[in-house]
Amino acid sequence: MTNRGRPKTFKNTEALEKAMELFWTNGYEGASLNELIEVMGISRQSMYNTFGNKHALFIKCVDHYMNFQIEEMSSFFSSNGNAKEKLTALFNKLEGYFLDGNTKGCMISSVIQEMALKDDQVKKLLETKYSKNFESFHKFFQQAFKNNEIKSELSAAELADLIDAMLLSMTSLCKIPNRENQISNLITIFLKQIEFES
Amino acid sequence: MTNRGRPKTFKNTEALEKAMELFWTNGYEGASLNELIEVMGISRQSMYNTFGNKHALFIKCVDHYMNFQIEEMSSFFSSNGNAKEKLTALFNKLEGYFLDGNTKGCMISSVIQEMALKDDQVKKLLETKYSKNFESFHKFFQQAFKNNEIKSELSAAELADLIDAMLLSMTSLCKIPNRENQISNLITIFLKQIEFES
DNA sequence: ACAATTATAGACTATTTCATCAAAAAAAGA
DNA sequence: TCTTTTTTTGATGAAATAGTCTATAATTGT
Repeated sequence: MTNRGRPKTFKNTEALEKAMELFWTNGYEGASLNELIEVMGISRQSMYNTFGNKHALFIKCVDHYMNFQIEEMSSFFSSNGNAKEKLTALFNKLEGYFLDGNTKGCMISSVIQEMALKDDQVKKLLETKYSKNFESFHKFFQQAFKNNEIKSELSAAELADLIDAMLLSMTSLCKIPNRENQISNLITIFLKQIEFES
Repeated sequence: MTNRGRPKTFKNTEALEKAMELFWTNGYEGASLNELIEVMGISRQSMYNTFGNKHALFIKCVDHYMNFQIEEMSSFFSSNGNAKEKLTALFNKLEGYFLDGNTKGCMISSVIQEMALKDDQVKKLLETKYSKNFESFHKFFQQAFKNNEIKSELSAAELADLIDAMLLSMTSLCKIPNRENQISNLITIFLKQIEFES
């Protein structure tokens, strides 16, 4: 049908991911269109043709980031191993990421702070993202209780709320100087909430 | 010595606090100089005379906000009552603030996300603020243990790290639609970590 | 009264912002 | 080949940006 016209010199997803990284480090207001098309390696007009405008591009970046994160998280839960192994694998990954001196933090957290209160599209994305977050944690702990892999004073729902809050706090702590210990301690504290059956 | 010259038509602190509120809701990049002087109720030139430039004004606002928060927190700890009463008073205040549908969130959290990685002055302010945060929580729990007001599986340092992380996560959660329950649950979960002696 | 000092008001500047337009380039289909 | 379709290129526009300059206003000290 429609293979006509001058072929594109770039791939949409690659350009989107480059833009995403700039929004990630600089924020929405902090990333100018000139900088964006610079790192995307495409022309101004190509950007408008492909993504609409700066705000539409931003929304697509946020969505892309969220989907990536959701996939990454579900890969931990669908991996082989018992609850303890899955959790420690997750925490190892998180420590590696947040305690790396060059961490960029979490794009979602910066989006929350900059845009959540004034952008309805962002609001919707955040709402579904965090309800999914809770559901996947919740199911994981429910399953672990059911399989007698864990015991806890806290319910599955409470463990889900807690771990989610822990991760959220780490996305701030990792940007503050000298809070590395606190990040490690939080993991220890969370694990103290759970008794693993061997 | 120097009472000479045309008198100012505004008070520095009042103008500063107006600017602070705009930075609080709009962020550093998001608050333009025109908007700033508009809400401050002073002229462009007066702003430059009094505060230096936009960035210097911002740093002064962040500092002011932090000092206000530190005072507010220490007022809880120096109040009358036992550990349980002090903590529940604090949590009541926090719930009232974060669960208010019109909350503006926490300026420090938005500063962390927008500026912490690229502004050395912000870095320093954050570092001292969060070491003070930890110290005041730490002392509070140490004292409570010493007075036999509380028991816990967690140490004073761990309780301090935990409550600080809880508050940090709440400053994000309060901006996400439909996370009110999680905020309340976090308070419940934290209180479950402590056994109060009657 | 008058000089010295400080603050205000508003015009001005150079740069950057997001966005659009028009023309040329590169492909496919007939 | 030549029309149609799509992308790229570079110029351009209007508005907003942070910051400066100059003239005027309002006060104190002598």
